[in-house]
Amino acid sequence: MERKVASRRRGKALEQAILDAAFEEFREAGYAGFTMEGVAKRAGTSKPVVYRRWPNRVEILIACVADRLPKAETVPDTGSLRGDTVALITLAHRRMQLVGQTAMLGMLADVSADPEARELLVATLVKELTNLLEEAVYARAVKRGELEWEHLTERLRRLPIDLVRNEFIIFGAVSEATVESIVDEVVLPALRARGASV
Amino acid sequence: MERKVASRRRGKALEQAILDAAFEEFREAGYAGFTMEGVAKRAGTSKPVVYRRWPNRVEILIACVADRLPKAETVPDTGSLRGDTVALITLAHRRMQLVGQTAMLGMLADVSADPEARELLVATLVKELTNLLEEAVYARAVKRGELEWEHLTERLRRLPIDLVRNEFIIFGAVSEATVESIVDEVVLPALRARGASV
DNA sequence: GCAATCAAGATACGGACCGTATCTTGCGGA
DNA sequence: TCCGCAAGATACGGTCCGTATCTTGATTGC
Repeated sequence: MERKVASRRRGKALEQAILDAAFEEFREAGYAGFTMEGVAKRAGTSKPVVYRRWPNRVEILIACVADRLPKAETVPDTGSLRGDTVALITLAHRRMQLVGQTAMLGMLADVSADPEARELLVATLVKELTNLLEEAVYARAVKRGELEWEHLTERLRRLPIDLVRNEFIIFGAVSEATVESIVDEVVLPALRARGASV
Repeated sequence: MERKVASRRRGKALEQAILDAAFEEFREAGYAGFTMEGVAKRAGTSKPVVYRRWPNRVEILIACVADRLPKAETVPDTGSLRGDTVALITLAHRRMQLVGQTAMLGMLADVSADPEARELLVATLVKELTNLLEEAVYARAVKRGELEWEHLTERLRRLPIDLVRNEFIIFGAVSEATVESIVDEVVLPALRARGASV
């Protein structure tokens, strides 16, 4: 918001200031009120400076959200596939809440016509979750003997994340009871049908 | 597009002309290019006339899509819960395709902050599908003895539609193989776990 | 320590579209 | 036939887009 005189920022410092301003702007104004003009003004700089770094609002929004995302999260080993799955879904939900329902939908909409931006969004918001599910939750279950990796299908490998994403997109929040119903009524039965003993 | 001289339309005729223009505009210009100005011009009328009927672009878009939606669809009785479920998901997918991925996301985004518009969208695009699932597919399965109604949970009653919606929102299309994997790898196993014999 | 260079930052532009107000004019009902 | 109402045309202030232009501060190489 400030920025009146004195030193002229450059490089990383400037970039970080813009990302911070973008995130605050997003939090306060929401997705609809998130404009390049607003970001520039709040960062105490001007539109061209912002445009030199990000070509449109989706990309800077993705960038500033990614910047706020906890790095290198892990899923705790709860000792059972069920517990781990609940933990992963909860973690996924926390991440989605950081973005918010409206923004998530807006970003998806903006991105759905642009393969490049789409790729960026998926890499930022989806890939890490999928990796966590496969490399932590499912891999541990295989080690425990609860599950055989070869029995998993593409669909089952995505299922928990698909379900929590759907829930978040439609309702904007996912209660603990919802998480449990996803796991107990859908995910575990589907895995059992593929030979899992959970 | 036309509309040059002569008769001045009123009431239903005018409304229908605007809805038709809106749908064509939407098909040609896409969601991003769908503007009130464009609709008015294509309908050969002016913005105030459009605004008198619909307060914003989401509402007129919902209205013109609803206007094009097949009325009173039914799910064929294929003789088995599996077949009926596949049929319902396919039907749901056809409906979603009429709207298109980008528009679906855009509408969801526009609507996610406005409870009133949200209700309208849900009533238009979701409620009928849910009814079909419950009143045709599941009810028939209960009659056949494949399923007991009391064993169904809220989650299971929504599951097929949730999964196809998620698939459509993320990928924009749902292949036949995808439909079958949803049914065979997730829905049926989940129902079996609740005592279904399918 | 100085000059050349390069990006920051300010400003302004044309353009699109928003949503609303105002006005006139044709249509339909009484 | 005339009255009233809504259709339709037009214009407005406003916001934001994305870009071009210009000045000026900071950095870097000498």
